[in-house]
Amino acid sequence: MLDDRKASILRAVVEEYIHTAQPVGSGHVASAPAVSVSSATVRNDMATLESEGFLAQPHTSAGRIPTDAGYRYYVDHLAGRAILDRSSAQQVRFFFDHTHGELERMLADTSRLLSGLTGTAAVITGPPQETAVVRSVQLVGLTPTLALLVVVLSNGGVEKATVDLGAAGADADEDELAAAGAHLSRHLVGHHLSELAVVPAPPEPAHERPALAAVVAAARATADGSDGDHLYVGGTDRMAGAFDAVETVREVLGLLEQQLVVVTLLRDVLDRGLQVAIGAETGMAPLAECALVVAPYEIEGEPVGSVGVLGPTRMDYAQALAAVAVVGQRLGRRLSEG
Amino acid sequence: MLDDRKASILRAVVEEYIHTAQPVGSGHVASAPAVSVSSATVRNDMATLESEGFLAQPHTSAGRIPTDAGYRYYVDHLAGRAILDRSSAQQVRFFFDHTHGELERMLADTSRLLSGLTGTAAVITGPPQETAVVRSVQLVGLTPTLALLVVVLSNGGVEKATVDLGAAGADADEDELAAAGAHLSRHLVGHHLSELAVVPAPPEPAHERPALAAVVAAARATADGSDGDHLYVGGTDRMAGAFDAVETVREVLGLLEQQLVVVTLLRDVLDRGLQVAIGAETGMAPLAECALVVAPYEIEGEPVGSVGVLGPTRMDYAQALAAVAVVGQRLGRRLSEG
DNA sequence: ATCAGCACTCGGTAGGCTTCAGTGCTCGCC
DNA sequence: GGCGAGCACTGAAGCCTACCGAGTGCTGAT
Repeated sequence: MLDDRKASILRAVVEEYIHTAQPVGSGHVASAPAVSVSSATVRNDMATLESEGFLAQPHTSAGRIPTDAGYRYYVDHLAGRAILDRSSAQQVRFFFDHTHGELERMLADTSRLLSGLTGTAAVITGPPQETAVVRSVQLVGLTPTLALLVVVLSNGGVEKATVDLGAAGADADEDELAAAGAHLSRHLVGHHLSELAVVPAPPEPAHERPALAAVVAAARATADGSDGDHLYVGGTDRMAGAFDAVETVREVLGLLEQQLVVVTLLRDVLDRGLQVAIGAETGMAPLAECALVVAPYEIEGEPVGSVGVLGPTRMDYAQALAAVAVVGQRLGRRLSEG
Repeated sequence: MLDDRKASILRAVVEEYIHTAQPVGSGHVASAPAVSVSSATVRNDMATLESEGFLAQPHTSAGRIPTDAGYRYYVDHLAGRAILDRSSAQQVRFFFDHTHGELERMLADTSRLLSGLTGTAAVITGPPQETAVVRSVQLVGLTPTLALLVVVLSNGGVEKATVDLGAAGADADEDELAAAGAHLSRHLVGHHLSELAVVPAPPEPAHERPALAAVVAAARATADGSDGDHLYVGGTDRMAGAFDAVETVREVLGLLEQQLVVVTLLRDVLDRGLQVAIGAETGMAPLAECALVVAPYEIEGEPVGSVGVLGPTRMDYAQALAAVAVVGQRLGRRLSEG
């Protein structure tokens, strides 16, 4: 725990650095209103803060830069609970009052909203299928050898899988499709999608009803090959200028394309009880210079997904926390009412 | 039309510049095997090529760089019909032999494949709903005041729309939902999705069957609010190093997030009968330094979408054309067989 | 027509110098 | 003993100069 003065100094350094992206010198800090000692004293304290690991010096005779630990202390103890500024709040309200259309579209738009609010990239994980319950199962023939299995979930999501009937040497007999659909329906409606994997084989011998068997097999195969939750990314363009090393930009963009990795990351961070993951805390090498600010969102009281902001470690944490909290809350409310 | 020697020189400049990203001098060109004259002669011809608009000089006493017109001439007359190299071809074959899962997933993966082949960003437009025919319409109740309209298309796509029954003050009577579904089904199955907009109002007076009316109204509203074709973008990370101005990178990334714009762009380019759009030819200011290489793909003989590659103007056009052609063809074939 | 030769141009790099922001330390003061 | 004025020191950044070299345009000989 830092004494008051050191805390003020750390805070001043972090906030100034977030603002200017330049190493902060003792002079600047001393002239901050919250600090009322001379620059010499500030220098002493900054040296201490450096030896304690909160600050770092790019080179002698340069100002100080916060380390990851410095940012961590800042968000834990110093960043005031910022409230979204007027115009942002209005923007959020306007967005959620006027957004419409299907879920995917809306989540993608929300990620762009969040990106606009914070000036960094934003990510949103969609409501996962796991918590949702199957509402309807339908089997639609597309071609004589191809059918589409469409599963509607209680959260408004739709999962689908193609079923190749030809592979089983089974013709798409209308009756059979209907029977297969009914069979799946019987075992799935009201259950979680994950139980697709354990739908029992049809009672009749496979050779009598080849299509039915094929469908069940295909359905099972799809269940675990399922690509899991979707990810919506907005504001990737903001990453372009965020780091001075192009290589870093490339790595971060590359990571953002691996949806599964990011979804896992968000879940991990929340599971660890964090709202903010800074640098190495993310556990991902390409994100060494990034910070992630996350908030879960709830549908009817159940946490079902998360909204997050991904930017350079020198980001406005207070604003990001506020934005993420508000957007998460409004998104949840919006989804709860449908 | 350029005479043989000038053409060889232009070709040498373009290929060298694509390779090194450095202005090409007369010396380099003269030492190319296809050019058997001295550097002085090359200089004369390069001066002519510059005055004709095919080359440009960043400054006196630097080599030449191709202009957009130079690239255009190159792709039209000089770029040999390259064939994909062995390992790439194998990679493509492997991919299409092993890819599986649902359409969206597969298209996203394909965009990444194409990006890997060419070293630039890749875009793929999904099969559009316009050409597809409705196979099935289903109305599923989610909550007492909310239903989901699910439309399955003949191309395996699924469109959905939420219908707020509460708004109409109508309760979701099972019967009514079924009736509404049947009504839509009757008018839509076998037709194009676009006709959703002109589904006739139900025969019975609205006050007797409020839900039915609400559904039809909602369906109509969705029809034109529909977000059109989807876009799959892969390899955005490749853009990071592609331009020296960060601002350009930002603009291009920003553009790639506007799916509708990109979809329109691809369609436009193909409509103009082009395979390649260079710089200003794209008609988009942020793409002034970009080139786009496109190929359509067909399902059962019908062109339904396009695959494209978006990179800096100094890209390997021959390779990009080959990659785009092969991937488009294989993708079409793969989708045709299901 | 082609090309060797030549004077010229101009961006890029290297070295040397200065400036300046910022530090650490010391020492006197309250 | 904590604080701050003073001071010597450090090292990056900016600036000037000179120089180099890649590359040009032109000329005149073949």
